Amino acid sequence: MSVFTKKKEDFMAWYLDVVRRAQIVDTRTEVKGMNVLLSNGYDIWDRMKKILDEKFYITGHKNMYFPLFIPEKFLELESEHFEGFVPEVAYVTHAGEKKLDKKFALRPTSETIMYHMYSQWIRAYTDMPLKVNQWCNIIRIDTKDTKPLLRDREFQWTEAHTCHSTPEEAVEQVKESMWIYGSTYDECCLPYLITKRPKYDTFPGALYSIAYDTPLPDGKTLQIGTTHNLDQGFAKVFNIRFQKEDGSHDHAYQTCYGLSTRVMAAIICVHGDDRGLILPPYLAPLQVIIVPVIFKGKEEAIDKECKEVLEEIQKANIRVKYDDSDKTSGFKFNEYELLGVPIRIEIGPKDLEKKGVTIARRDTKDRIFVTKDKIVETITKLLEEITEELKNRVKMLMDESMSDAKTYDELENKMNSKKPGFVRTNWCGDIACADELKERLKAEIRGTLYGEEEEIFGSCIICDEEAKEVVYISKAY
RNA sequence: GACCGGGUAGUCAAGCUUGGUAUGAUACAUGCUUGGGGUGCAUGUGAUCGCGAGUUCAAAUCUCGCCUCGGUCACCA
Repeated sequence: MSVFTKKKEDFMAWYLDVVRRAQIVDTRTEVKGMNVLLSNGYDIWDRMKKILDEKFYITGHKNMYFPLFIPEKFLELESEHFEGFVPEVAYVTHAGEKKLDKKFALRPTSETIMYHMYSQWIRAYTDMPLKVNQWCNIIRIDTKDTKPLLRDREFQWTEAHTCHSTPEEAVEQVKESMWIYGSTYDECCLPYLITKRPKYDTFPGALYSIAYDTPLPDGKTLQIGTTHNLDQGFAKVFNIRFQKEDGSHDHAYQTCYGLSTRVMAAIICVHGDDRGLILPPYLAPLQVIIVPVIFKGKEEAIDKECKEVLEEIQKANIRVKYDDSDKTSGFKFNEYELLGVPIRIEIGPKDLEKKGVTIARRDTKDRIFVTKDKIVETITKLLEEITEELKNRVKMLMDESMSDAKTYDELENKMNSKKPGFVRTNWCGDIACADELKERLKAEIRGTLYGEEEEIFGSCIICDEEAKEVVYISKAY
């Protein structure tokens, strides 16, 4: 059996190894960046959907589905938006051998087609707020450098698009989206920094963009979600007009936010270890696996005991399975650790004798013996403890990832170190400095801390002129 | 887009320089065995050697063209 690449030795090789071996994604499609999301991966995404759908529901979002084909003219309507996407849009130009009169874009994102409909749905302020969520796939042929889940040419995501009758309401919606995503990341034990992206890095057509970045163990950062305040830019182009209470007219104030299967990449990268995935209990499709440790002559007694324990745990509404396949117990231990199942219950002759079970937790690898009457109570508590443990680890990762730099030399040292993380520093606001930063250090300005004006503590890290804002710099995937 | 490296059973590799009937591990199937950290043994299944053309008595191997995957860089709103 081949040996895992060690996470500390070669992070990217480790990641690819885990994704392949845990059967999350199969990349052997012969189509670059368009992969099979296998059931192990799909189950995690499914849980993610359930968690988010619950939040969409309680905040009044409606789920809908819009077409994959977008008329080219829709994309062209918002020129800034169009130009931002041009290099990565895939087009359908033919039906069989016959060339189409008008070509269709395969959605790289759904603003245009959704807002075209919104303009027909919205007549008055009473039609708003309109909050629509869509689960779908999108296609962006933006790079040759694809990595399963981290950067694909086709991927699954959620995109929500809202319309409001006042700019204040749109700002509130931005905050609501931050709660929806933030609480989801919390439940997945993911660390994140929320920043307002610099003007030059704002979503094309938007007033401003908020992004969620998570630090990865290799010192780079990963954007795992974005929220955009679109103001009236798209509404004016797509003619989303409404009548106000006083009889006057205005264009809708819009927001949109999205999050993709890339979050799964973050979860794998942040929590995983040299044995494979470690899934946060709330997200884990399977929370407990029961593995029988069979010895000759005791097969039936052990099988019976496993089934009893299975039933008891199922009654407690815990996601549990009993693996009674013919594989050896050692094989199963390794297998379920690879898959990141938070808790494993081992039942063998010794356990039968002592009238209990052995419980192993995935995060710390600790094993304890508990008597039969304490099983459900123990695993319920353990699921909580594992969540806490993962949150503690993540807090450490976040703390380690944060540092300040006052001079360019300091910044350069950090960016060239093994773990650059987020470096907090000062910036004059000039895009030329941002370009130079990218050129020289291959690092990017992620943005300013959202909702908090930080005190400037030096001159611009690049040009040494007067700084206008405190920004966070990182190397990003 | 630039440069580099690959394509041989499901998977990973050897063979290629110096042409001569396809090699191993693993996986899979069957049986026995074993079982508290990827059991062991036996038997068996599985490859038009990426595609096309050329050279040759003979091509996985040499030549040319194409396709495709990967890596590094650029790009990534």
